[in-house]
Amino acid sequence: MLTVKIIEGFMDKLDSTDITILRILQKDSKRTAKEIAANLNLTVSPVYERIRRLEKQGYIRKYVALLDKNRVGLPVTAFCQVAMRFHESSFIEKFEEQIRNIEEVQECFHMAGKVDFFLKINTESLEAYHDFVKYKLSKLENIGELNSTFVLKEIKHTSEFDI
Amino acid sequence: MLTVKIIEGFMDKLDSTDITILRILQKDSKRTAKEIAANLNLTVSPVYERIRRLEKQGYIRKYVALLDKNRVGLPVTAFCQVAMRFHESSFIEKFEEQIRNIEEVQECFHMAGKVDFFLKINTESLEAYHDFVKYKLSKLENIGELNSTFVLKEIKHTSEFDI
DNA sequence: TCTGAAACGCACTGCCC
DNA sequence: GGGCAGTGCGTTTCAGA
Repeated sequence: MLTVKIIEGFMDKLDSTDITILRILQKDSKRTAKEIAANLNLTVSPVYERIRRLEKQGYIRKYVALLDKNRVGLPVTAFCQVAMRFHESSFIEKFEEQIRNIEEVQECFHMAGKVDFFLKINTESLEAYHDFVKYKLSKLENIGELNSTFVLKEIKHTSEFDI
Repeated sequence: MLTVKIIEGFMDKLDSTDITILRILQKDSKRTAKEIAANLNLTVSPVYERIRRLEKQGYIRKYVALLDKNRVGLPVTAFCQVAMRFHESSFIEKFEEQIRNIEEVQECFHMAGKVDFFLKINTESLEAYHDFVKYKLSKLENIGELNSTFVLKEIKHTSEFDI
């Protein structure tokens, strides 16, 4: 005979209350359960439990403070497009591992198409970007082409998702 | 006669204590002032006051919950490179304003070089991306060229700055 | 600037519906 | 699933050094 075990937390669809909570917290994680509860015409307990559940189930990854890049002295943002010379998985994996450990790299994506990787880099100056390319990026093996473009102005940059 | 007024909060250099606090909070904003104080061999009050000051002086922009894009149903990430047809400031400004109001757009940068704008887009599927381009992006006036590439894998993506 | 102490509110738990 | 009440803990304020 077959025993079907219902894994707790597996049936984790979001209802509209969950979505409201996520929308609020991704805008401002300092909002208290009490305030959120007031928005939802609920008491604190269910809101508190739902937040815990959303964390446990992985909808909420983490809580962070977002800093001002100009204030902390990293005003220069660049996108760097990298094409690899060889595409064997061992080369790719090594490159990815090395990229993860470079502090200037804020984002790195493996892309479909002619360019293999998109990197978003933050530095304190254009000269510091030069140093980054010269002493860190170009030191990695297996880089074929490398093309940098600089951000003139940030038009929009949000950590929120449209849920 | 000239009166020189010292604006309060203008002399706001960061010392090593401030930097430690910022490093901790941009990793995990739920860390308590008590825990941070223990790290710094301080009591709670100065840590608390410094955090308030860092917020007021704009080093800390906001506190947010970061969600998992796959969990919330937006697994497809694309970069879209847009070149404008005309470059008069009125056209540019209008375009920027419209871009800010499109929910799928997570990041948008005005770039130096041949391509005018870099957009990072999140959608629930490739088809939804198609709809985004067809019904939203290409409806904007003044778009010259448009080139989309898709993220195969996110290698690194952090909200932290290397301070 | 920091220490220490005191007041307040919120996070968190347990029990009820 | 949600409401209600209690406890501890963190935040917040303030005097003093």
